Amino acid sequence: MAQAEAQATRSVTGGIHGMDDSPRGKLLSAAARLFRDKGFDRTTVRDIAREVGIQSGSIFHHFPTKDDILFAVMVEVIRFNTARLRDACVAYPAPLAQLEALVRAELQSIIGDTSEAMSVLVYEWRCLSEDRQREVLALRAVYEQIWTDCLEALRAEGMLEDDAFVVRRLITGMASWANTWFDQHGSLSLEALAHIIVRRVIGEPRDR
Amino acid sequence: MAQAEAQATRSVTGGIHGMDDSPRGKLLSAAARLFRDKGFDRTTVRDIAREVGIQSGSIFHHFPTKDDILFAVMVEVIRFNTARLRDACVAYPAPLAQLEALVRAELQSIIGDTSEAMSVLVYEWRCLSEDRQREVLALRAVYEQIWTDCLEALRAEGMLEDDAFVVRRLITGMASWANTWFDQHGSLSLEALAHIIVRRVIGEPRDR
DNA sequence: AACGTTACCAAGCAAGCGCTTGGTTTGTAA
DNA sequence: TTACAAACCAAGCGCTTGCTTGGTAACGTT
Repeated sequence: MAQAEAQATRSVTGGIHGMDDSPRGKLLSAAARLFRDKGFDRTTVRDIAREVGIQSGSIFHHFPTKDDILFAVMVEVIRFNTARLRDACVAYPAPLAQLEALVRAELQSIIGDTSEAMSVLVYEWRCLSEDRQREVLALRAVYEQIWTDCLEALRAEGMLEDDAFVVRRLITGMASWANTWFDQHGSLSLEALAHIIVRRVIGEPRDR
Repeated sequence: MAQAEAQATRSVTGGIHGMDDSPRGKLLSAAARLFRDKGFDRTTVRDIAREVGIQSGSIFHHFPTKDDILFAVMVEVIRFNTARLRDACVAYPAPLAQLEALVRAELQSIIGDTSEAMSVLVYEWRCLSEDRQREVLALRAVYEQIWTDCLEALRAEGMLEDDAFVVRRLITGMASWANTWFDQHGSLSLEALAHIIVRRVIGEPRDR
């Protein structure tokens, strides 16, 4: 396993840049967990404040509005996981190995160290203003380009029949749904699940 | 295609029992669409009332609370789609054909006639009280049993290697995520997508 | 014609919400 | 010791929310 992967397995909220133990970082971590558990709308600024042990009004010394907290959570997590995806690409240049590395990386994002913030990204999408949806979408485009490049490389080698975009969306579905059922301490490991998913994409191992 | 499938393609909100043009049915249809578009919490009873052309207070002549509207939407859609799944089973008894019929039926639920209510079922799950989550879960167990039976039958015939529960969850992910990208009027048909998904499950056609 | 049920309106209440305000504490560096 | 910014508190404002209340119109049944 590459060092980037091993490192990312370490903590719970992950080493997301900007989610350190500064006041702002603690607010973001608490908010991410509350947003995942109760949803953005059902989480009050009083909830977040109570979680970090300050008064509700004091939050607005760190963030102008509640919406900005949600936005910050999403930007931080997407930046962090884009970097992780890029690391996986560098560590595994060969298309097939790269595919498996990307699947592992995405699973790590969704059910591993950044699972809370990732759930927020998926489920609280509508709570963002349209302007900010566009901003996050732009960041997501960078993330998706890495996937597209990998899948097109596989197609060029004749290892993928179906349309790359459709396949990518099937992978997204399988991976992101895993956050509803995967048990971190269960009998199925993240690596085993990644392997199962990869086999769904490229079929039975032929030329390995 | 079996008659049940062709019939289900007809309307937009579907022929869901209890979503007719009675006052209650019109409220449920409007609520389902609003809940999907804005989320349960961001949808006010005033929004729903405006949609059907009555005063906000009049809603509570038909439903005791706002939560009851959400619950009703979910129960109606899950009952309707369980019936559709069962119809598919009856129409296609052979395991492989049945698998494809089940995938088609589930896609029809998610991106076809009941897509609005299905989105609500997936995305507004947390807005239900725990008691009612249990009730809906019980209905969902019936739905899932149909899937399990089919996949176990495939395993018994040696057409499925991996664990049936894991495979079912991968299918759920691929299918439910389709509601975020599938274009009803695009070049990829529902049947074609179903076929692609089926091939992800049982691999290349060998003994057909 | 009288009745009862269903469907609705107009008005508003109590609670909770995001956020503001003016002032106080805490840490850091000159 | 003084100076200053960052971090926070206590109180509460204005608005929206789900829901209640008391009453009215429409309509089928006897």
